[in-house]
Amino acid sequence: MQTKTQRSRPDQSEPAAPATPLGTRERIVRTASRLMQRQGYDGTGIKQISTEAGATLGSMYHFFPGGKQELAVAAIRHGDAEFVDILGAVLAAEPDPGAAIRALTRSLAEGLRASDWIDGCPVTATALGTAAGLPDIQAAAAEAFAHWREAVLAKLIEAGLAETDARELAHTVISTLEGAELAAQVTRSEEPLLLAGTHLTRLIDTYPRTADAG
Amino acid sequence: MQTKTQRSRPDQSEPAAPATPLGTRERIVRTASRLMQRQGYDGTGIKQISTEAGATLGSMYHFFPGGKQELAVAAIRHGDAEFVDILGAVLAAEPDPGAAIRALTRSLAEGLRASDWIDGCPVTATALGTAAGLPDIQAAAAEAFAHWREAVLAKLIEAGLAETDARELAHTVISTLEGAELAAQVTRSEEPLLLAGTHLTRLIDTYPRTADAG
DNA sequence: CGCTGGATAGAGCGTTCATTCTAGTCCGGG
DNA sequence: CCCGGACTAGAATGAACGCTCTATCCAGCG
Repeated sequence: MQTKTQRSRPDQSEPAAPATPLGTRERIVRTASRLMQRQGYDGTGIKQISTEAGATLGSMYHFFPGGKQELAVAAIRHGDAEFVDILGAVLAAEPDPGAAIRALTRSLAEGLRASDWIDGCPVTATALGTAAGLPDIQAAAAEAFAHWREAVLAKLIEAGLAETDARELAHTVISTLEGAELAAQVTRSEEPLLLAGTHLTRLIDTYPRTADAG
Repeated sequence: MQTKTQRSRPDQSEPAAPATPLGTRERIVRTASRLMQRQGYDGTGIKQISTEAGATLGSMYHFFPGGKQELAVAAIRHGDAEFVDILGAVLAAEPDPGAAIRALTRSLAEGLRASDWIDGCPVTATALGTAAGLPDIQAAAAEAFAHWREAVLAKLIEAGLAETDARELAHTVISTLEGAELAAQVTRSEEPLLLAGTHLTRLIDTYPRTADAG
């Protein structure tokens, strides 16, 4: 007998039919995004995606003639847009940028714990193993980072920070969130994320603000 | 014909014979660590490791009867120890912890650029796609993070920070470095790392220190 | 000399991979 | 009623996967 390498998959029994029945293409993209977020690019097979999405191989290559690479790019863009929405919502709910970012880390920590530490950043896992070799995927990931940075930048400027300060801070805010989510995932603890929130707030508060903050 | 997914591999012609000829086991571990750092766990095959290490399949399973998983754990531990050395050396070269961490980010940025942005964190890529399913690998990665945090913690305490402050800061320093390295890799730019260095220094400088700093 | 056991060597196992291919189904417009 | 394109369906393909297996080599020792 052959001792096959097996990896326990949290086979969450999928909800049979969502409220609005999604189109096949949309179902494929969402499934691909979720699976690659958890298992990475190389760890996720086309067959697995098609099965879990309830689509057939024919459909996969009908909608994504570019194959796995094109599918991965779509998955990253989906994760990108999804997180832009979260980012926008959470940042808008708090006027002070520091408080908003702390709320964001709390939200991320909750989500991570709720998924038993498997749903990390939707872009990182997909992009990491392939960064050097698959330029389309790397470019899509870079765009995602840029979008998120812009959301943070807007919040900091709105709060009255100088443009240069805000632009530089936005970089570090995203880097730190990314790294803290990673650390939280690996150590299976909310601590890295919560501390990142506290420290980022403290850092932001060292910068001067103009009076015309909304 | 079949358009196989091909990923350009930077086939650096390996130095034929190092000064001290390494044992087979050591050669396997180093090769595995380097390859998994670049391609991740799933993206790296046993055959590829054996070929590039100049070992045969028989040797692979002779030294690592636990198969790919055991090999990955050894690779992570190798990367862990390697980075502990770098961390220790760079931190020791500068008395001020902020300056030391800025030097570290410069060093990391250099290394990343020198490798054409493919040699990121030696632990992240291996651990990411597998965190949920392969507990041994996840545990080894968590230990690596803990070791690095301890090195930073020691430096901060040595500089006179309060223990609680230092412990919390060490978390965020590692998170931010990790995230900045990731961002730098994905965006192919040194900027995230250099900004992280600047901001971490600024953050550390907001904490009080006792006078007895060495 | 023969024995022993660590190390090397690689053919071959069954499985899974990404992809291609041919057919078949569905459905609105003429 | 039929046509054409969008979409579904899944068998087939060759390569690569992790791993097992038997065989060989060789240093150390009686």
